[in-house]
Amino acid sequence: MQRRYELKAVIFKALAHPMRICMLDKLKERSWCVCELAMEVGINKSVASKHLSQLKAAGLIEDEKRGTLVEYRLVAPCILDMAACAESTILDNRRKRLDFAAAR
Amino acid sequence: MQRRYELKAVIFKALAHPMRICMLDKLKERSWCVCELAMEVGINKSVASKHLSQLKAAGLIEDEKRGTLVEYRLVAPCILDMAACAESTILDNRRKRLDFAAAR
DNA sequence: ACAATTGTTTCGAAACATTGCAACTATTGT
DNA sequence: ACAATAGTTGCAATGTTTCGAAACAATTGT
Repeated sequence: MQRRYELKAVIFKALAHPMRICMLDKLKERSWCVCELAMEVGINKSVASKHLSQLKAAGLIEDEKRGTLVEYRLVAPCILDMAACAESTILDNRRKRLDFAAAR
Repeated sequence: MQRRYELKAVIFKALAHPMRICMLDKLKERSWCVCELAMEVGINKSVASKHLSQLKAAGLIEDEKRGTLVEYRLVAPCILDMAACAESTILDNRRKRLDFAAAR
């Protein structure tokens, strides 16, 4: 059980950064190489490479060398649906609580 | 968009610790007060309180004072289904890759 | 062989997270 | 008013993450 909690924590840790979520969002559309993706999201390539390797270590994305490029692609797009679910759950709840507060 | 990535990151950051996932797992069964839950998972109450307040700040759990106790409960059990989905996705994928490697 | 391009790794600085202890607050029952 | 119990907060020590710059490695085309 302990082991399973740790595995899940690794996955969530990988998702626990706005830039990594943004990058996953881009990877949902299509594959990107490091340089191109770094440009797109406005960070330098060394940082981009590090974020990508974290996502890869968590098993969320895969890479493939193509000549001098390395293409990254999303392993399971459901990961991002998950993110969407989390967001809407929280927002719904926040709204509900505000309504409740306003009603009194 | 930037703002939305940050909100999601807060949610995932809250989930990014084995002990917090364990606590959420317990909260799936029923409500717990801090002391009791701390005992159950084997940590001291100040640490438990801090983990719980992180989960609350992320909107994942709610609290309610009952006399001298504070009861915490899960806001949206779907959060943990989400965790389960993440886990199985990754494990499936890992397995697939191992099979692929073995087949060559 | 060489230059150009792409990615990764290493380093140090700054920011952040985690832990346990002690101090503190708040509520209950005597 | 007092003691007991439950929870939170502040603090200090320790460890982890993040970032950019620079160095490095690997591949391609000339």
